Amino acid sequence: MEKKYNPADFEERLYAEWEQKGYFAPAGKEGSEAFSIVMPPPNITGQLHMGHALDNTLQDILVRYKRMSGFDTLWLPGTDHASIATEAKIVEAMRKEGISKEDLGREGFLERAWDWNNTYGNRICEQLKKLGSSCDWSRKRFTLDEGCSEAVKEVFVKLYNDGLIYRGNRLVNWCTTCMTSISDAEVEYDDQNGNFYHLLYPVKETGEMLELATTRPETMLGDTAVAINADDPRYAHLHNCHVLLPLINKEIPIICDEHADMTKGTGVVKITPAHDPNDYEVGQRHELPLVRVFTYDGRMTGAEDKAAYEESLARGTAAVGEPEVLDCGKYAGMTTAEARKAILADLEEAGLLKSVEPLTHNVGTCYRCHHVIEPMISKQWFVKMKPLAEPAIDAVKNGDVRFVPDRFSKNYLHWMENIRDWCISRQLWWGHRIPAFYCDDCGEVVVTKEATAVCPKCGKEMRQDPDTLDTWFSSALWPFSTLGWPEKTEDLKRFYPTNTLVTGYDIITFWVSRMIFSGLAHTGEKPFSDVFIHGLVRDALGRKMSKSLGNGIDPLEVIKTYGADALRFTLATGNSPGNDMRISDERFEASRNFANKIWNAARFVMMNLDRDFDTDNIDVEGLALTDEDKWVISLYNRLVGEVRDNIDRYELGIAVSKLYDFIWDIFCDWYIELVKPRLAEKDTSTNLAAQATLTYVLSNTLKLLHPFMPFITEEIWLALPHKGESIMISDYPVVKSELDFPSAERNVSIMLGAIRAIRNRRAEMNVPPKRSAKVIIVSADKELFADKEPYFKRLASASEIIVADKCDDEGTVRIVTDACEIFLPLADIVDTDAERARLTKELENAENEIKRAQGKLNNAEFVSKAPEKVVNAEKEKVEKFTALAEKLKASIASL
RNA sequence: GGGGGUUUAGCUCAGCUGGGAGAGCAUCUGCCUUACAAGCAGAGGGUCACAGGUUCGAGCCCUGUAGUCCCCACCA
Repeated sequence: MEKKYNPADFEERLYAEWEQKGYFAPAGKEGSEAFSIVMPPPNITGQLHMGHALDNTLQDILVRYKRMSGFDTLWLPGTDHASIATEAKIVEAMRKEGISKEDLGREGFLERAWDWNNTYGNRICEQLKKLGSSCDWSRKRFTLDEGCSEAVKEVFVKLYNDGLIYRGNRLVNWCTTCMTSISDAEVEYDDQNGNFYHLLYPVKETGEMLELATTRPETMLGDTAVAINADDPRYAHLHNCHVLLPLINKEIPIICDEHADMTKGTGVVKITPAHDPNDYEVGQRHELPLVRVFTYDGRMTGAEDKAAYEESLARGTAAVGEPEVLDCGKYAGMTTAEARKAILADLEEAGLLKSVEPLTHNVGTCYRCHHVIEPMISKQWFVKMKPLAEPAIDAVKNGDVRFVPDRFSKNYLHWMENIRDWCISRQLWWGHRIPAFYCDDCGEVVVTKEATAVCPKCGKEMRQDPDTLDTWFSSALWPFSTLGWPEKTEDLKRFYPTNTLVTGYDIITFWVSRMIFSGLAHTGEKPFSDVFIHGLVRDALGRKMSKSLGNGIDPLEVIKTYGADALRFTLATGNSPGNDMRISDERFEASRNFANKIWNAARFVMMNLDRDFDTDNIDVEGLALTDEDKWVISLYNRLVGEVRDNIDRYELGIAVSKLYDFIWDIFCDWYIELVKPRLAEKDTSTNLAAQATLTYVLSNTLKLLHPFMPFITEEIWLALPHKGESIMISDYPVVKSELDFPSAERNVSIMLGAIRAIRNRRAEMNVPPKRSAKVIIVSADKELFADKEPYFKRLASASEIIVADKCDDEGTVRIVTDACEIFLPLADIVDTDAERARLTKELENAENEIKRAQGKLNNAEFVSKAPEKVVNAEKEKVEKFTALAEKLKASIASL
């Protein structure tokens, strides 16, 4: 092994070997149980960021653990075509070259998009490899590949035939920048500063002015009514009257609707059914006409738009529910923002703008481009959600699908129980094209998996719907489409349903919920049993990492500087399920230091090895194991149980911090220091026992740690005596009852206590480490200290150890513990008064402890109600401190 | 408006089903003790946000309050 820990020397080499040897593929051992995880597919536009790094680290830990535990393990990777994000990127790139989508045409554009995928789609996979992800690349899938596309068509046709997919004119969320509809889930609400504009609409019948307020005055040209509440006494006289819509002087009715809230504002609401979700509902109830005043690219409609609409009316191709289009006259062609200004100016001039009141309000924005969403009437495809949601709700309620932590099931259920129909069509080219065909002659619609269709009525070649499906429509099928569904493949049989889905809480509604209902609806089975939710990775100041803030820490840079193991360790440690975490360079450095510690410990062990060992077992009977050996083995054995238990419960952060403590504190700082004297011996039975213990404990601790830090553990494990080709396909350690050594644990912990106490005193008294001193130990348990001289010499600056019945020497430093009294003859620096003061203080402490424990024991309720274990612990405490107090008293008296 | 997270050492966070609060970093002291100065040995530092309650016993359970963050709905 190299002297210096340098992860770059071996991380890539090891990964290449693992992959080349096929360790990532399921081993398919006879009789083994399957374990599977499908990777949340990263977008092909993406670069590896900390979110991916966290998500995949957690998955890799679970997968490596299960694989080593004997499961037939599959971790299936892949990428997502990310329709809207990718298309936006490509369009942007084209814009810089001065070309538009239309210039290229659909075919040309798609060619370009596939080029993009070929260039960049693989990039993130290569980056995942640097992280150490042990996924089976031979099974890698892409949401737009043939198999996944087949699944998409299958599902679409099935849902259509079951009446669960329909097409219709509805009010949808429209992004005027992306030029497509988006689903409710894709709308993000932002607090923005705006104004409340109070307008005056004249009443035709009475001539009075009706005051109402709006935040979006530019929609007023599309008003088709004004609503009041039927019970509102202020406006009782206006029932069945009309107002004249200002600026265009159009007569529209005053209607009574519950939507008008008497307690808000003036109690009067303008109704724009074509551009507002609530107004749309009102319009439906009152059969109001729909008037569209915005174009799909966010401008005011004009004469041409109106003409186009009228032409389609005349041709009979205007669909039911399609809004009529207004020629906005002087406002035509203005952007909505320009129109707002112009309309307000005109209203003001007419004296119809009563007041303007600033307010902040939530504005819907597009989750991709963050531009304001305009609600628009548009003909789109929808999935009817209620029937699909029901089984998906039950599956979580009855525990078939379990969220970890459980609180996220509330989020999920709330969303599912209030779900609305899902708008799935997108006005994009990059994606799964909707498998619906229309007859331009008779309007017939055919939905089919075939690539072309002929009209069953008039025999004419049909035209395929130009739109594509929401990206999440294909992601929803990911757990089974990737395994070959709808074919009944071997993989599907073996690995579906999958076991665990690992993802962030931010996409529970987008993705997790849709996978659950899709799995249940199409395969009849849940897609996974556990949903392991993690939080977001934030910067040192707690801010979300983002490109615009420039505060993103690039995981690839971290890998370069500190190594993939350090990155993984940082992400795994201190991360508790569902909670956000902050990371910073200091933490990566600390992790790297830990790796370095392991590296050096391993170097030390190897320097002292002069033979081979079977690291699967340690010969407890045959070796001359000392208490110290048994102590570390016993602690290791307990660690095995705890780590397994923690991982099984998804407490990965706890598991890894226990490993950290054991390796650094127990193994390195104590055990290695303890065995050094024995390692200096040659060919003794105790030297052999030390070598065997070092090798056994180190090798198996590396196995325990391997899922968290795969590279360094492999590199060291291969250099140690070992059986098999790789640590990653070795057996994960199990608890062995024969490795429990309670009395050795007790003996060693007493000795360590004594060593600590001596160090402590010496440090307090500023005794230089080089100045060694005789150590006189007075203890009832002489046996215990009989052969410990080397340890005290090495670790407590002892020149020699004398185990005695008593010590009457003058001028000694006295250390009193419950197990022994220790005397250090340091006459020249001992201050008797100070010693007395210190011992007296310790006596006080001991007496307080006794008082407190005794107080508990005197409480009859405590004794009768507390568990026996706890009561006994208190009794032991009394005994312990009583003994200590006695010794302290004697010690003080003898000064 | 509804729901949830969070509040523990100077900083960042652990603390598993209630039984005397821990780590990393930072600070202070002393060490180049040949595996490791990316290290070793020590030390200081906490009314576990606040107020009640349950309990023999509360950082942990219940109620309320406050700060902070997030989700959902809605704001004409």
